[in-house]
Amino acid sequence: MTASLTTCDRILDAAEQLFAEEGFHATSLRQITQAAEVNLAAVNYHFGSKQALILAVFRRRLDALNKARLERLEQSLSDEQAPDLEEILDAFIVPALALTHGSAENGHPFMRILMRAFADRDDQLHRALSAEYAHVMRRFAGAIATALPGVEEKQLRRQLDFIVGALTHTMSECSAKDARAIADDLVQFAAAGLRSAVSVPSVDGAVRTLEIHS
Amino acid sequence: MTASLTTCDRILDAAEQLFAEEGFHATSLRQITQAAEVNLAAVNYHFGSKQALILAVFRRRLDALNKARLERLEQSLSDEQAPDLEEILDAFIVPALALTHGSAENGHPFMRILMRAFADRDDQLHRALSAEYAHVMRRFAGAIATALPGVEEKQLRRQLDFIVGALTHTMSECSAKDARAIADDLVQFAAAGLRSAVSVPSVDGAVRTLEIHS
DNA sequence: ATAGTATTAAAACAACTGTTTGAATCGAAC
DNA sequence: GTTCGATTCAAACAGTTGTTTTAATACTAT
Repeated sequence: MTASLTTCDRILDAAEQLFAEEGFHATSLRQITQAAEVNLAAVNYHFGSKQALILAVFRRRLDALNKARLERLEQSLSDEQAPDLEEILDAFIVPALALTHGSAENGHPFMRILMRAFADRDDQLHRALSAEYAHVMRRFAGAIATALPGVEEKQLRRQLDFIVGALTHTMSECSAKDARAIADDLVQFAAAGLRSAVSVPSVDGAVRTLEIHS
Repeated sequence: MTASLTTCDRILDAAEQLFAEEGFHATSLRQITQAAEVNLAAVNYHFGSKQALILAVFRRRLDALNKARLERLEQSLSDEQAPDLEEILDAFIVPALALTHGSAENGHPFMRILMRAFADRDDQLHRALSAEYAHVMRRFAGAIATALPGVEEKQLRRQLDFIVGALTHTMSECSAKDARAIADDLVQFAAAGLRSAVSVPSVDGAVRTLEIHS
């Protein structure tokens, strides 16, 4: 089964799994190469160093995630009707479901890796993360700002961080069968939160949106 | 300055800082003891092992956080008026601001540690985390369920996870001066998200709460 | 078949890991 | 001043780390 994959892919798969479970530094190259059933030196031969392997594992999924998110967003934006908030949030959140790799019963491995990348102070990782991530975040922030006129930019950035945090945190340890329900709940949750920034609560606890013309 | 602290506290402080920056396994005892300006053997003398030190660093802040959260919640619940959603969320979120330790300009170190603890598959850490955390989460879930009748339990659990994820993610890398604004934004964001679970969107995009009697 | 390149394999490298040991040092109580 | 427990210290332990090296193998184009 996995024996048909190339050495590089076997290493990437094993490394992703182990990095997610144990962390980058806590995982040794010997663990990785043993799980991938390849020789120890193969990592340094194909990737150059452990650090380069970390970046490769990281980029492989993030590239795919970014691509899926942007494609879905562009499709919504190209519709005759301007997309509503839920549609934009869907484009951001739902592609994360596809990251479930292999028989990932105990959470999305890459979401765990993403959490670790955020928590680490590894400059190279942070540069790689923001170099790829920032562009996508800007795109979504713009789309949301259009669908939700009147929202303040700084606050919108913060709210997007809330959504990213909620997504990575919950997806990192959910079972594969719960992921769909979580995504739907999060879209609804986030949409309400975003709308609350341009609305004022009334006395009876109900919420009424403000009309703001630019 | 730091020389007046006991050896144990110096170790805990240095370990917390380094664990937050580099991770548990990536931080060596020699880094810690050097930063704390104590002898290498002091860690094993005072804590027994590196793993025990990790748990000690972890518990020190989490105990304080739990205590502050519950005290604030009980105070709200004991008022003559039943607390509204924002008050409950305040009790959960605002105490996290106090975790800023020392001159933490680049994020709350403990929030980074909490992210790592969630991401790790370390059984001891997970046991310690849920043993202390679950009780508090149950308490808040109950309070919210009372303030927001009609919310489904499973969905409420998920939404609490959203809030925890958003809180740890944003607080872990915010500057100390932004923390307050983030907390306020998150309270508003989360309250709107929670309320959306017991309301239905109407055609014009406005939101009207449902009245549900038990 | 043969030359040449890409890949894999086993072994060794120096550096670093957490932990343990036994002696030195401190600070009170008597 | 002396004794005794608590703490600190320098040194060494066995084991693991990422990386490099050198030889063997597999594969492709001629």
